[in-house]
Amino acid sequence: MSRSTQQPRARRLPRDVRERQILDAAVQVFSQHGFHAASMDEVADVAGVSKPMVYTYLGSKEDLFSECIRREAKRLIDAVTEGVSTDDELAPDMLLWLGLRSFFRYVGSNRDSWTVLHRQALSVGGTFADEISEMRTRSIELVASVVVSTGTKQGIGEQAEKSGAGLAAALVGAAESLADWWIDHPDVEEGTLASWLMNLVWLGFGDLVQGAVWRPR
Amino acid sequence: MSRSTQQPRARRLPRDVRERQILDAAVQVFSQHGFHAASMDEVADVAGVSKPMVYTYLGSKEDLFSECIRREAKRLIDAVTEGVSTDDELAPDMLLWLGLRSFFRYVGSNRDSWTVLHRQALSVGGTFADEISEMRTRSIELVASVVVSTGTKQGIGEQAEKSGAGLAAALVGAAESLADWWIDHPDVEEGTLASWLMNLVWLGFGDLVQGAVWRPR
DNA sequence: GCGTAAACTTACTGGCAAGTAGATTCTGCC
DNA sequence: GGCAGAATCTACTTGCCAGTAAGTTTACGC
Repeated sequence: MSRSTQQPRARRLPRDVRERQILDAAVQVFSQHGFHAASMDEVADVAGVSKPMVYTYLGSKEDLFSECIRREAKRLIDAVTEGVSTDDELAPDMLLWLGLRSFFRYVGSNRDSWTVLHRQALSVGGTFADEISEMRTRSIELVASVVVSTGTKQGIGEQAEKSGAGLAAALVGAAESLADWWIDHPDVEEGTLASWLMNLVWLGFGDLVQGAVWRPR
Repeated sequence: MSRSTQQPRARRLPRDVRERQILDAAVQVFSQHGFHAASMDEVADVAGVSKPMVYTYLGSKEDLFSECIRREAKRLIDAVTEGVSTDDELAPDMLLWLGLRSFFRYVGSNRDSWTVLHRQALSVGGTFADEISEMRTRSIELVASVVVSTGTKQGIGEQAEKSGAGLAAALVGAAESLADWWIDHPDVEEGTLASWLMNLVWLGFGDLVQGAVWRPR
């Protein structure tokens, strides 16, 4: 039961540092077990802290999870935002390309974060589902705006607006799914993943924009 | 006395009928709360039966969940299989088209089933995750075989094989994600969803097959 | 009719995990 | 040095829920 043997009794740390450690531990534990199966004892243990600390600093289990979601969502969004920000104005396809690369890069080096956001948060329902689906909706709208603006610029406005949101949802889902697939096939670079999607999606868009349509025979 | 009293009290029913009722209830409850948050009491309650029945017929909570997954996965696969089976040999794009339509049709009229399979099963981990990811892998491989065979027939074999699995994963994910999006935008017909995806994906494939490539500038 | 097995119930146990009370250090500051 | 208060712990209480023991009722074959 004695924890780490040779530490001179973990020093006292200022609150914000401990909070960060606890949140890190929580993300890891939640990503491994999911919200319900995760225990506060384990979170405290992984954080190297006793349970009352967790409650004192982060509140209830729901509060803690909520805070994880919020922090990780912000990190992801910041990573992507930072990845697409440049001085020049970007063509829409380059925008998408940079966004996808940033996304995959983030997922690649923050698996736990991604797992919590993508798999665990959705399955809990209630408050969290709202927060997550809001983030998701924002991503989709962002992508949709690229799609729609490209479409309208080319003069197929009505159709683009109608299907834009749906296509964007599909694209976001494709990226998410590819990220999951990546976990089982790590011997691929993130640029490759992004370029697969670009090839699939942008070439398809290109045809649509030029008026090509697939229809069943 | 004799059976003159007609209580609305559920009559005694043969085992297989009850088992079906219990499984139906379980799918509903699991889809609403997820594995851990769902209680066996509620399952029994929704099924209109007492708890020991559930244990007698279906075993432990894990067994029950497992059986739900198995049954619903089979129903989904059967629905899609049935949707693409015809007498004639189908062109690959028509195969994909029919498959997508069947998939969306199933999801549309079996929301609970889809939720359990897609959202809940993944988040539990362990045995279930294996079963689910096996089903998923099979779907992806199926799609991949269509993609790859189309590619090789057109003479870009090497590249098609390399990216085929990834593209298939992306496509499957796009379909799943579009299915989720549909839940929030139900005023779209399932054929429309399928045709959006076909337009996106098949036109993109078409270009790839003809050697077109998008690359960053 | 009547006995037997299958269908079904009530009412419990046991354990795990969320959340807390209250005592106990340490640390910065005068 | 000593004290105020923040940081931290041990050791509980509480409630829920998976799983079960043991009994009761009904269908149905003969």
